[in-house]
Amino acid sequence: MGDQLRRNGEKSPLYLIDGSAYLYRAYFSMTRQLTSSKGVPTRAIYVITNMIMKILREKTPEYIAVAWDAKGPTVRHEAYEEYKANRPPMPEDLQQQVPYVRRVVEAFGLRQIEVEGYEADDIIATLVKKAKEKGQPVIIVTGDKDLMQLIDEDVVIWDPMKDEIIDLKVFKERYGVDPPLFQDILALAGDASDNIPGVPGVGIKTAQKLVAKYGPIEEIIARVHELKGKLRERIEQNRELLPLWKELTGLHYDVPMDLDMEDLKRKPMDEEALRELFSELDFLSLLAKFGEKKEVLQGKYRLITDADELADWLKKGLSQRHEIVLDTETTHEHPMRAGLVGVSFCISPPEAVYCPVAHDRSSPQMELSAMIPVLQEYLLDRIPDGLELTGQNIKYDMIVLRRHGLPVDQVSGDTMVASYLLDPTKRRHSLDEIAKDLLGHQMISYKRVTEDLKKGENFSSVPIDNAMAYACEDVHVTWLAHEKFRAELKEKGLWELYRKVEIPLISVLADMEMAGIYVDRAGLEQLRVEFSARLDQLASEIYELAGREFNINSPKQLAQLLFEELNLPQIKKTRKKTGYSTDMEVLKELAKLHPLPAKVMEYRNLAKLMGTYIDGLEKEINPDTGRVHTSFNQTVTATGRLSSSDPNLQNIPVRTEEGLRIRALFQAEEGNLLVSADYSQIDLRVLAHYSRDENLVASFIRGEDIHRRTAAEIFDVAPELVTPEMRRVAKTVNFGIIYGMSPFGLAKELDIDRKEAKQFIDRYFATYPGVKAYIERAIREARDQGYVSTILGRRRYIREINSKNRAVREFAERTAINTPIQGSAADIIKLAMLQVNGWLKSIKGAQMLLQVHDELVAECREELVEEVASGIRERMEGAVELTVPLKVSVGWGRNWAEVK
DNA sequence: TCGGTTACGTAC
DNA sequence: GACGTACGTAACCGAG
Repeated sequence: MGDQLRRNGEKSPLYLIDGSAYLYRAYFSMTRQLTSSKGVPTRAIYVITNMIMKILREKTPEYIAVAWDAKGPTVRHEAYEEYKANRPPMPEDLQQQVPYVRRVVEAFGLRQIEVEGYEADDIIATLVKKAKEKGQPVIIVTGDKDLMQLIDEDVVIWDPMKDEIIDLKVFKERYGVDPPLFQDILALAGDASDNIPGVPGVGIKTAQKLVAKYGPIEEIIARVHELKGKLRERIEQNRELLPLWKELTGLHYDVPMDLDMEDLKRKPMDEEALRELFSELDFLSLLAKFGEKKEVLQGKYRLITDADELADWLKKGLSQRHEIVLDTETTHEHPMRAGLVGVSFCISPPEAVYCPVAHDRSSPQMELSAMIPVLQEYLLDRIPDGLELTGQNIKYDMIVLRRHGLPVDQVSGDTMVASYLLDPTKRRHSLDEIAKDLLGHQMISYKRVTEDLKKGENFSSVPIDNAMAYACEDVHVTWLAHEKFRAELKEKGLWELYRKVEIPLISVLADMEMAGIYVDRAGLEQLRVEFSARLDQLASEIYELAGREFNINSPKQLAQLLFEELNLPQIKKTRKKTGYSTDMEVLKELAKLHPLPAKVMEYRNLAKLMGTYIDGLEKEINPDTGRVHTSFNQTVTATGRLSSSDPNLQNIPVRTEEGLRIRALFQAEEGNLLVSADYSQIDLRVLAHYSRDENLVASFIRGEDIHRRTAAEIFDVAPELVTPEMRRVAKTVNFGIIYGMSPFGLAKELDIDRKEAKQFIDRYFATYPGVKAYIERAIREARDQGYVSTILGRRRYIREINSKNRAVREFAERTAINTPIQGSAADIIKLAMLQVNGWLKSIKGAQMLLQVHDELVAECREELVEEVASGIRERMEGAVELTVPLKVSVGWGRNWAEVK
């Protein structure tokens, strides 16, 4: 791997890292703030450290150096005083990190170079020149474009963060000129970060064309008369300045450095120093990785193109092992639209095989029709005897295989789901991420494998050998990762949840996704016509009131109109404080003062329905099935809930009349009905269960209306004297508690003063003292063990619970309160889904379609509706035994608006 | 031109 | 600063 970039017989290449450019990029690269326990910001240090480790691991460079910008002014400032004037001084929390970065680099044994008066770019340019004199190839490690002018036969640019290599060929394809002319392109187009303005109206594209046609700037200026119109005018206007800009974008090749190539040889790393640094900075993952010996993943991969050979291979492998990992390669990322291209398998690593079935090159492949019966016989038929089938996101493969004739419906493991259970707050559970975390292995990226594809091509155009390397690595890594996950899940008490709930759920979700739901396309069109007429009308009324036209969809333009032209009061800032808010809450307030905001509110409502639910939904109707097949994502939410996407069917409107008309377009097929069953107050019942609060529990056991009961208590009246208004307030309080709402939040929500809100909350806790105790217990638990858990033992780590920043800590506390409740409700409905789906399978003519957190939607033959409805209700109510009963209400109808 | 971010709004 | 969990769209903005 280390010599991937090296040609035979050449000297070992010199790696030159553009330290200063990466420092900034590292600083801005992650959204998550990182801080050591001592309060030192560490994000930039962490990212840079990882990058260096990646370089050392993948390339094992012999010659390597890191170049830094000088601290004071540079030669460029002498030439042009506005140079980099735009750039603010280095942020304080980045400055703090610089000394650490230097120490890390030092400890890794890399030479660092900083020369007064020069930038890192110049140092690199000078070293490139030196290396060329010695005939040594150079790999410049940077994410910055300024250095591209150095590219030639022996000099390439590599960005390890994007894993992108730009060599002479790539450069020429991209810019159509020789690298030295890139300087001219930059001078013409400008470079905002260096405060080089460039010629107005000339971007990279235009600059590129000019340079390709005329050559360097001097030539363009000399022949400016050949240009036409605005372009000529603008270049003439800047003819004096262009040479200066070019000078600034150019590099200095004569930085004084008393260095020999041998000085750039990598020194042995100081492991002790690294360990000290990493522990001081709390880089636990690096610390752990560091101590271990890194194993390089060496696979033994091959193709199988003959079905009998596949049968033999499976038979032999599975006579010794009882677990197999499988992965499909396909034409499309949506499983309901994907064609099968090939399948890879791993039974005993490091061996893995790939069976191509539909690559569009003419080399030998397996017939799909021959492969299916083999897989049926050697895989599926052996599952009842204990054969374990595992994959990464295996729901995807399951759906694709089912659609191609292999009815997979039982699996035993999924690394994506395992990774999620171990830490549901992680954003990525991709195999790539897992391989890095668990095995310290960087996988071949999908992007790399498919980078040579032309537009419109898909995986079937990938050469079979490349596909094999990629597909086999996938199953190989998955197999190894699952072994590690198995141990970790057991250790953390998550194994039961994994095997009894999450894994069996995969097949239920696959059933639901494949079933899809019918959407009335004609009805959609009708609503489109109706809504768009009303939108046009509203728009003209709004323009009339505004006195001019503007883009109503643009919050920025709307704010300009409302607050600067109509001089309406600025009620609040936007979340990021970048401007004044124009959200519904504000508009509602402004509607008391001016007729325009009310119109905008109505416009917004319709525009939302139009964009998201009419246009958006239409795009998702599957041309083959005529139905929409959402994806139920099992590894997304921090609490254990499912999420839905493409399209999201968990946020179809229900509260407004227009919204309901959209919901009504989700319909049962002819002769069928939709059945909906939803848990009543599941969150509050879970709260009652967890808190064991006597009053709350008693109220649910008596079957009372909990909001009415709460109202009676906090207003101190008899339940029968509770007014609708009192009930509304109590309902808000009940929900607020679950979300950890403060008196401030409640006051805002109910539009009352804070004192009054506090009284309600105090009365609430006086009534339900167990709830108060629950809240304290949840926060305590999070502090003590670093995570909170749900009824089935699902964990969520809450790292910020001890933060010194009050806002951050309080947010963590609300999370600690809410997660066990929301997460346990999610556990319960998942259990119910397993029961319901298993039962519905035994009934012909019924199928579960959707889950919306506390609601299940099924479709069944009309004549089965009562049986199905009561069967679902029973199973949902009986999913778990709590200290309070679970209550489910069911309904049915022709469409989803009618079922309640 | 494209991808990431921001503002907003829908659901539970 | 102040109410938890998601996803999608349009506008906007800067990098390529």
